[in-house]
Amino acid sequence: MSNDSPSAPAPTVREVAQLAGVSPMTVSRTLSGGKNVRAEVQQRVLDAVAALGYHRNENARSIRPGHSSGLIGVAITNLANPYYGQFALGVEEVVAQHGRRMVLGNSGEDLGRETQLVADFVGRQVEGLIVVPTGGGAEHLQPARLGQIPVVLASRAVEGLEADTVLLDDVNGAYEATKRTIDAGHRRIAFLGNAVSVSTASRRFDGYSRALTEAGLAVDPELVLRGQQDVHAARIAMERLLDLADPPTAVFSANNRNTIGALHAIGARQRAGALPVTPTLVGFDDVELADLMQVPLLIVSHDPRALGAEAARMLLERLDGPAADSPPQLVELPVSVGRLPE
Amino acid sequence: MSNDSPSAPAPTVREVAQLAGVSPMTVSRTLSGGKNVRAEVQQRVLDAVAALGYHRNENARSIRPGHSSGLIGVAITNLANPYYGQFALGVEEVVAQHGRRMVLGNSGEDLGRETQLVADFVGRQVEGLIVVPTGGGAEHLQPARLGQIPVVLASRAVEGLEADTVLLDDVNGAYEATKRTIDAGHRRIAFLGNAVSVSTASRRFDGYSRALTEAGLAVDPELVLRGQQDVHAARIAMERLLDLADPPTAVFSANNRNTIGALHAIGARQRAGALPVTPTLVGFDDVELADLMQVPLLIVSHDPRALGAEAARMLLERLDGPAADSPPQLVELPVSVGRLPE
DNA sequence: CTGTTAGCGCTTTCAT
DNA sequence: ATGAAAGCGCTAACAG
Repeated sequence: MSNDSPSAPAPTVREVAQLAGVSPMTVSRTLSGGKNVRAEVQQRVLDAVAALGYHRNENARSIRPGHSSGLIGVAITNLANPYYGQFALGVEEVVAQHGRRMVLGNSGEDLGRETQLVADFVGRQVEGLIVVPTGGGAEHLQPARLGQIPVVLASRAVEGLEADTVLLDDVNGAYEATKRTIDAGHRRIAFLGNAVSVSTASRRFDGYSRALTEAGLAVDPELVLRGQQDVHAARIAMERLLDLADPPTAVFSANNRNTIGALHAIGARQRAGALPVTPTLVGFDDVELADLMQVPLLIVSHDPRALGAEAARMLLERLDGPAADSPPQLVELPVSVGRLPE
Repeated sequence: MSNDSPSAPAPTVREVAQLAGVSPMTVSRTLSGGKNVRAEVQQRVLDAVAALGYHRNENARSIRPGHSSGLIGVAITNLANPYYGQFALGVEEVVAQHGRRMVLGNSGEDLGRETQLVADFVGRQVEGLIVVPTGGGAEHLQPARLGQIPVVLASRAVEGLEADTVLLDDVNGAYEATKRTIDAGHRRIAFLGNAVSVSTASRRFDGYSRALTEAGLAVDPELVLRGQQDVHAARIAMERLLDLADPPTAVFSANNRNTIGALHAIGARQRAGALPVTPTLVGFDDVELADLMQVPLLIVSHDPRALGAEAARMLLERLDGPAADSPPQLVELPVSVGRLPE
């Protein structure tokens, strides 16, 4: 049906116009709603469009002043983590509802890649950015570097950067969960966390240690293991805790990677019959199937998809909203702290 | 430092040129490597770039003939499924290595949304498309509609569409796993699957039923439950199986959503002490933590990230490779069938 | 209702 | 080594 040569360039308005026997303007008008074009002519144009497989070049449209690309740049740290998949979905849905599309890049917790991604996004004329910052640097996100492009930081804050930010209520979530664990009688409560430079990790540690301190308990350095960024490292850390002469009776885990690693360590020992007392696990982030484990569990749960949606909403507010240049906002989404099994 | 008014348009080459006291061409040359520009002049240009926070407009660049957008359009069905998060990561990594960026859309298993996404991507001048098709329609992906833009179908095939496709070795994986289950002595083996229109689901069903037939076993319609697209539906389906007068001793689950739902159903009964015999679960797709369940489990595992990477590689082969117009390829990635616990 | 002109930001080509 | 012109695909603005 189409007589294209193997790699013909995409057809343009001009070719459509020629085939339809009209001027490019008439094609353009037809494609933008058809105001001021006779129905009959419109039909001819549409036929030509179909015959050539023509698609309007959005990039060419967007270079004209006052027009924007309709792209939102999203940089996240680890798409392999289901948490961020859900997050990205929340962003995508909201953004799509507002006629935008998401360009997604994965930084892999690497500041250099994040910097590249942001620069690339800006060059692509994205209308706005949503960044889950790796932490450890803020220059690449400074307004001066970004021109007029608004940024929303999600999940993690960045010190020294004034920008819209959506976080979870990390401190209170961790505090409340730890408090409930203490109330249940635990005194030796360990902490497993990801990189200290990650703001969620330190906020959750703050909540944890505040609860301990308020209860008159010391934060025992022997029980605090931080820096595990993946499941494997977390598992090893948990094994170290289990190997202590006086192991903790409960473990607070600052994110789902650490929770899963800990569950693996516990599960392996259970199977080997090498675990006299199963520690209670208190973890931030939902984990599929965790509730079915043979481990007393308390989850601080929340909805990453809602977090993504909220970040997108804040960004769109800057883009489309009336007070596009109000001071930066900080939103903390609530978390829900479960109950310990009896 | 920057004296931008609240919503000044992004600076252009001309403004940089003016500030540096040169012509736009010199700016352009400097930014493209600096060939034929005096070092001293280059420095002046770079200073001006920094001072203005200038970023070259990629969209403007890409409208010129012979230049492409550097964007790859990716449409997946369900980003909330960790499987597709990993898949997207595989695509992103390979694509980024080749200087491209990924525009990601979620179809939510809806053909209409998928069609919109594809049309939008084409309008955005993506260089290529990677689609996990919802199934149920192929017109929007026909070459005529896409102009010259290559597509790679991933994970699922589409009938009546000639295009590069990467699948898993669904049939053999399901066959082998079912066979091993039969060899272990099982005779009543149920099937839980997602929508019949999804090609993976039917391919896996084919493997399952072939193994049964070869062993002289009938496919019992009572034991075949298909169409569960999410965890909740899968759980309910599994409960129905458990409630049968003569429940299956093993269940083949065609994807991770069904496996997780089944595990929930089983786990709940176990806790309630209402499960005389725990059925063996045979599931396609890896599931985090599944190996820690108190359920005899056989997983047909594979790497969704590798699947994404392979799809990206096939696409880039079309774009950059020498034989860009060879006939469509079909690749089936191997899966690994585990062993049943003794 | 339809066409012509001009110009968006950038760079290739052709001077100088 | 640098600049001027011209044009990529598209559509406001202005004819007619």
